[in-house]
Amino acid sequence: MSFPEDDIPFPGDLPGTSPVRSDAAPLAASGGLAARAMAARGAAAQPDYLRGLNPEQAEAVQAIDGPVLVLAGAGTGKTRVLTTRIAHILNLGLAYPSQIFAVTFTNKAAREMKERIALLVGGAVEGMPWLGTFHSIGVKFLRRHAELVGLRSDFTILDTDDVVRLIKQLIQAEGIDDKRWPARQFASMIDGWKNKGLAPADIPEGDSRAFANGKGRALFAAYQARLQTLNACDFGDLLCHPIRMFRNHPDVLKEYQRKFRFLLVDEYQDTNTAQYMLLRLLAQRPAAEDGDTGRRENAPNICCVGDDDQSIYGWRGAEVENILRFDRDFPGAKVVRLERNYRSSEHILGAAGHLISHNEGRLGKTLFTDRRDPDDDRVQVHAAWDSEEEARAVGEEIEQLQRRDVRLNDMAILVRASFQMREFEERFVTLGLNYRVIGGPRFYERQEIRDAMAYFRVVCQPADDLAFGRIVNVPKRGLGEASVRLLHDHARADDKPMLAAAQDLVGTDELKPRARKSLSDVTEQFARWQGLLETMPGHELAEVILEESGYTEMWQNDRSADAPSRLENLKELIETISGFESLRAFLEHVALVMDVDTNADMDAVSLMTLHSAKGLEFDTVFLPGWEEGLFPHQRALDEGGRSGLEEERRLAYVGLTRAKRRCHIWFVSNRRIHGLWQSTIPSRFLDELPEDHVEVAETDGQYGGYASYGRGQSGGPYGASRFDRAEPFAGNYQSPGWRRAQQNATSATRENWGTRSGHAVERVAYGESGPRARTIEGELVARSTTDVPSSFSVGDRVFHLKFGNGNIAAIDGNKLTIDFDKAGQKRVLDGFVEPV
DNA sequence: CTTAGCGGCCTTTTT
DNA sequence: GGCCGCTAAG
Repeated sequence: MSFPEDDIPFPGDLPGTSPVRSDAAPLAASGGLAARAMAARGAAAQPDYLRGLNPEQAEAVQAIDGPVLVLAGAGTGKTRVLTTRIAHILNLGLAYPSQIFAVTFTNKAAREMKERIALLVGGAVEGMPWLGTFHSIGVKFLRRHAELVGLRSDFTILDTDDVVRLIKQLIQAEGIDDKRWPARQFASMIDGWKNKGLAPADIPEGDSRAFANGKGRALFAAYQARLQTLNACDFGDLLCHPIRMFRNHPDVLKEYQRKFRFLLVDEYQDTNTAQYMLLRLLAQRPAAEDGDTGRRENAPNICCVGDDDQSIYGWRGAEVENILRFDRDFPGAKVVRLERNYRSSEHILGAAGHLISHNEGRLGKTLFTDRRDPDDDRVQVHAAWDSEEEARAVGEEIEQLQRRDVRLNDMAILVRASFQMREFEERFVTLGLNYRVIGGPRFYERQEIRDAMAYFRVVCQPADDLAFGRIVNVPKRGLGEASVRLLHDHARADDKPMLAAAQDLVGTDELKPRARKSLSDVTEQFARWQGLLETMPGHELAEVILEESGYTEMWQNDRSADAPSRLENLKELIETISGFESLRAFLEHVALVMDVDTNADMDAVSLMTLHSAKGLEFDTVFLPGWEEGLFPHQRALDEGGRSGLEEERRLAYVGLTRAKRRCHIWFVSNRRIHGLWQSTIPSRFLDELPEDHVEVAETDGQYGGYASYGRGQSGGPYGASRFDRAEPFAGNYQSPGWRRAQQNATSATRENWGTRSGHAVERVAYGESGPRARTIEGELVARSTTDVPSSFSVGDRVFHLKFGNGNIAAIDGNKLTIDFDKAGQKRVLDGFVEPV
C-alpha cells in the first residue's frame, strides 16, 4: 500500500524557531525513535516555541516517547500543549506531517487546532490529512477502502433525518405500528449500539427485545442491509466500518499502524467505546522486526488530553471510563496534570472547584491561579420572578457592561436547553442588541437546504434513493404517493436504485400519462446534470439544477412569510459551494461539518447551550435557568440517576469555568414549560457553591417587584439559607400547588432525596426550607397527576401567583385554561391556582 | 393528487 | 407553543 501524502516533505526550518536538527529525515519504520528524540532534545537549546510553557506543559509537550495522558483542567492551556507537541514532533523531524494522527471531538476544535498549528509551523499543517474529528477521519479510511466493507467509495453519508425516514420505511414494511414504535426511538437505539461498536449480531438479547416485541435485532439487520444497497453510511458507521475493516484485514491495519508514528487525542473524556476501539487498533505497535522487544520501543506514542471533570457527553455514549482507565490500557503511561489556570479569577475558580468537588469518582484536580485581584467580583447569583424578567435583567446588565466599554464579543449567555434562548433573543431584538446564536438551528437542517442538497446528492450518487424520494415531487410534479409507491416497488423488484427504475418505468404504460411525462422529464434532467458534473464548476451546476428543476421558482411563487429568507438561504448555499472544488467535495463537507461559520467580525453577545460552550472562554458569562428540573435537567436525573446528576454538575462546572472575570448566575421562580406555567425552585447547584466566592446580588426592584414577594420572616440579611434573600420562593412554597405536591409526594421521591448525601442535611438544618424543598422533588409528582381529574370546574374564580385573579374557561385534565383579569387567557397547571 | 384544517405529539445536549 | 402527520374535502 502506498500513501501518496507521505511524499509531501516537511520543511525543516520552522518560522521563528531555532533550527533544531533541520536535517533530520523522518525515521524508517524500525525504531530508534527514542534515542533520536533524546539526542535532539539534548543537543540544542530550547526552541522558541517551548519557551513560555510552564514546567508541566513543557513536560507534556516533550514526553513524545510512549503513552502520555495529560489531565488538563479548564483553562490550563490544553490546546497549546497539543499544538506545541505537534510542532515539536515536526521540528525534531520525527515524522512527516502526514504521519501524525490527531483527532478532536468537534469540527470547531479541529479547525482551531489547524489554525494554531499553522501559527507554529506554517503551511506544513496542510500536509496533515489525519487531523480532524473521529468521523472525518473515519470517512477518509472508508473512502480508501470502501470495498472492504461492501461499499463503493462514493457512498453517501446519511444524517439523522434520512436515517429516521429510512427506519420508518422499514418499520412500516415489517407491518409494525410506527406510532407505537417510533422510528426516532429506534434510530437512537441504533446510535447507542454503534457507539459501542456493536453489529446486529452483537447486541444484547434484552436490547433486541426492547423494541417492537423482539424485532429489534432483525430491524437493525434489515437497516444495515438497506444501507448497503443504498451505498450509504450513517454516522455510527463512520466509526464501526473502519473498526470492522481493520479487524478483518490485519494487513491494512498494519500499514496504518506503521504510518501513524504519533497519535494525539483531544477531549479524551468524550470518546465513546467505538472511538476507543478504533484508537486501540491504531495504537498497537506492529511487532518489531529487528528483534528488539524493549517495551518502550514498542509502546505506542499516543498522547490523550482530557479532563474528566468536563465529560458532558455521556448521554451520547461517551465513556468517562476511557480516561479513568488510561494507565491500565497503556501500561507505563506517563500522566501529566495541568492545574495552573490561566483563564479565570480566583473567585470563579473557587466557585467551580467547590461545586465539582461534590462529584465522586474523579481523578481529582484542583485548579489554581496566581491571579489575585481585589477588584475581581465574586460569582453573583440573581433571582428573577420569571424567565421574561430574567431576560430583561440580563439585557440590562449587558448594557451596563457595554457602557463600561466591555465588548459584546466578550460576553456570553450559556443556557441548559435551547428553548431558553428564545426569550433572550426576543429581548435582544427589542433592545437592538447584537447577538449571535452558536449551534442553534442549523443552516444545513433547513428544509430548503436539505431539498437542494437532495438534488445534488442524486446527481452525485444516483443510488441515493432517500434523496431521490425526498425531491421527486418537490416542486409538485403530479408524482404523488401512488406513483412513488409504484416506482419504489419496481426498484425493489429489480434491485436497482429508484432513479434507474424510473428510467425503465417511463418506457412502460404503468403510469398515467401525466405522471409518466413528469417522471420522464425528471429522469432526463438528472441524466443531463450528471453529464455536467465533470465539466461545470460546482456552484454553477448547483444553480442550474435549482433553476431547471423549478425548485427556485417554487419558492419565488410562495407567498408565505419565510419564502424570501429561504431564497436567501439558497443563494448563500450556492455561494458556499463556490468555495469548493466540486459539488462532491461540498457534499462531503456538509455531511461532516453541519455548522456554518458565523461572521466573527460583528460585535455581538454569544448565545449558546452549555454543551456548545465547551472549549470557549468569555470575559463575562451569564448562566440563566439554574432551577431544579431544568438544571439539573429532570430527564438527566430520571434517566441517569446519580451519574446523570454528576454529569449535570460537570456541565455547571463547564459553564462556570468559561468565565474569565465575571460570572452571573440566574434562577427564576416561574417558568413556562410546554406552554404551561410552572413554579420552580433554585437549583441544588446553587447550594453547592462556596460562600467565600459567591454573593447574592441585591436587586433594586425595578423589574416588577418579585423582591417584594413574600420576603420572609426568616430572611434577615444573613439568616438561614444563603438564598433566603431571594425569598420570592417562600411565597411559592406556600402556594396551593406546593402544598398539594407535598401531599402527593411519593415515598420513592423521598428516598431519592435521601440518597443525596449532605444535601438533605443542609436543607433540614435550615429548618423550614427542608421539608418544602423535598416537595419540590414533587415537581415531578405535580406533573404526573395528569390523569387525576381537576377539582375545579369551569367558571370558578381562582387566584394565580403570576397572573392574579381570573375565571376558569376550560379544563383539560389538570390543565386549566383561565381568563385572567389582567394577563388575558393562559394555560396553567391546576396545582398553581387556588380558589378565591 | 393536492390542499387546508385539525388533532395529537413532543420539547436536552450533537458528531 | 410549535411541528408533524393524518384526514376530509376540493
